[in-house]
Amino acid sequence: MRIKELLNLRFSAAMQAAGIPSECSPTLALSGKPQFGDYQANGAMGAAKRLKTNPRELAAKILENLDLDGIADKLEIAGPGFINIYLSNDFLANSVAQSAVKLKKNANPQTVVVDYSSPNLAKEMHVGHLRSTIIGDSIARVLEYQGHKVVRQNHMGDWGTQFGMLIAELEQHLGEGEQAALALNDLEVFYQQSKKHFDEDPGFADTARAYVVKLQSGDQHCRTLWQKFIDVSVAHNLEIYKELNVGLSREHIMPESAYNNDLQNVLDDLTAQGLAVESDGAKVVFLEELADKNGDPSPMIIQKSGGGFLYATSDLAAMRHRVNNLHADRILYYIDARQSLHMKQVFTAARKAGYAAQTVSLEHHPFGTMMGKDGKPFKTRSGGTVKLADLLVEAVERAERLIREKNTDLDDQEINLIARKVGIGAVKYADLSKTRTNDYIFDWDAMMSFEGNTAPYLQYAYTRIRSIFRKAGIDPQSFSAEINIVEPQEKTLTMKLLQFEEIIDQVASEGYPHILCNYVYELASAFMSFYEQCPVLKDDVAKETQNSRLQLSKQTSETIAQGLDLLGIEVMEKM
RNA sequence: CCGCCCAUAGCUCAAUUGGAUAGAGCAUCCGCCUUCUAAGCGGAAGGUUCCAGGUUCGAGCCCUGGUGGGCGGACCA
Repeated sequence: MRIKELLNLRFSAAMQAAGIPSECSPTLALSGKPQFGDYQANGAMGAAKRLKTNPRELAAKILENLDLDGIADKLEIAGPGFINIYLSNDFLANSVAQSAVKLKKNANPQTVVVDYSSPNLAKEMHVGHLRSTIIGDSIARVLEYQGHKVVRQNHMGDWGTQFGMLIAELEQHLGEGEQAALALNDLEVFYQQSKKHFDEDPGFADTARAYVVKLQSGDQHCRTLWQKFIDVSVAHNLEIYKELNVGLSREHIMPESAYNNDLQNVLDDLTAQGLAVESDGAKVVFLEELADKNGDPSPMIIQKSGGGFLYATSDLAAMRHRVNNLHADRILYYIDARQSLHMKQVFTAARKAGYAAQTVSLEHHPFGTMMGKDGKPFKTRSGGTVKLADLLVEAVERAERLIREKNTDLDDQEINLIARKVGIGAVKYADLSKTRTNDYIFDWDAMMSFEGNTAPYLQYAYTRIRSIFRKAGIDPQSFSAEINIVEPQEKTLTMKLLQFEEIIDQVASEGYPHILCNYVYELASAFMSFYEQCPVLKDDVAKETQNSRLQLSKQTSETIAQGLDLLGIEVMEKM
């Protein structure tokens, strides 16, 4: 049930009947304050400007033609020409009774490719990979919920220049009789070692560079050593995904190396089309579309002067694959905002080369950088990156400590399970609840406070509802009753429940999970107020009232659980 | 030099995409547990939305010019 959509239809009809051109939108919005009703239509003012008439008179004319029988109790014109709408409690109660959170059947399902996580291999995942991984995952879940076909693509960086260096280092270790598994036990340390060698030993550096070329041209020895890194690295990443409750598995991995054999084809095609030209020994696509004020086109290098390919090349190859083989209607890229120019170049070149028709929507959904409390990019005290694995362990430990403080009647197994859901949920929510595009401050204490607008607050609201049903001995799944709105808290809660679908629509089209976070928080908050003010199981509560409140509680718990699930956060029965 | 992004309460963040009196959470202060889980609820206090202009019925949001910060810009990704 989308109330805004319903009101929009009714208002559009009324405006048309009042002789207002159809380009004028009713522009419906939730009212900010109770004295302005539940919803407000602000379109009369815009239309009046266009028709050069008095907005209040025009609003009156709209009301004359408006049919909201059975929907609104009261309509009023306020201020310069706002129309305030007071919805009827019966209408709200009936609407919410008909709405249920469940997977949608979509009449026009799209194939949506979601490119997310995409870490570089041969290094452990660090906090910088968190955003792409969990935001992308959430949007993938939302699109699936709406009935779209989602194709997750984990564009892992397994083919970069650094692999020459790593292979040379591994070869040296093996030559000294060390086992590969042991040498690669700590990828981070191994990477640092080889980097040091590369910087300090010119002979080693030459070997490393030669190995990159050999690897990419299919040399068997290099390929074998390279595979060892990939195996260790992928296993590590899959473990992190599992711990994070992220829906990425082996089948979604489509690494850079998978496009290796197509890179020359891309270059040849771009050259044949006259898009790629030689410049200073390299092959470059010059994009006039992205020229600066001086008229200088933006250069995108497709092939290095030494013959090597770059990430622009594999991104274009990936684009062709996604359009031609995966049949994407929409491709979403969850990639750091620092790569905005690169993405713009890839999109522009792909359009020009005909790799993506205008009917395919190409969307870079960027996100900001993770900062420390000092406002500078987030690092450990020693200046290194924070490993994602360490972060998650600490989150779970902190959650467990808190649970043991608060609760005594849970056994160890229950505590472990809850600590995992609470700790991981808190980390994810802290990230998901902030506007994607901005840089954000990573603050352990704020993230782990477990109070206020955090995942545990939402999980707690859920457990409170489950507890009510447990106490009443009622199975919520089979429970059903009429809702009767009496108290203001009941109305607020009902209104919130009815906004779920609109929120999901918005998140799906714009790719901002924080909108969903805000919604679930407001819903949980509305429930907490309801919980304090509207007793359910007390002795003096009439049976009918009790059933109505149980129904409201039931639907709230379902909506919270569904909302959290779309964020990739789990709920539990007790905490 | 060129380009992109950001600036909102002491701190961390919102603001339904141009709507009415800018909202939450932390932190501070005051109340509420013999009653469905106090990881909670109610209340108080906290603002020149970086600055200066402009557009209009209306601007945190749009335009122009500044200030301060972040990030990109041929051979890493």
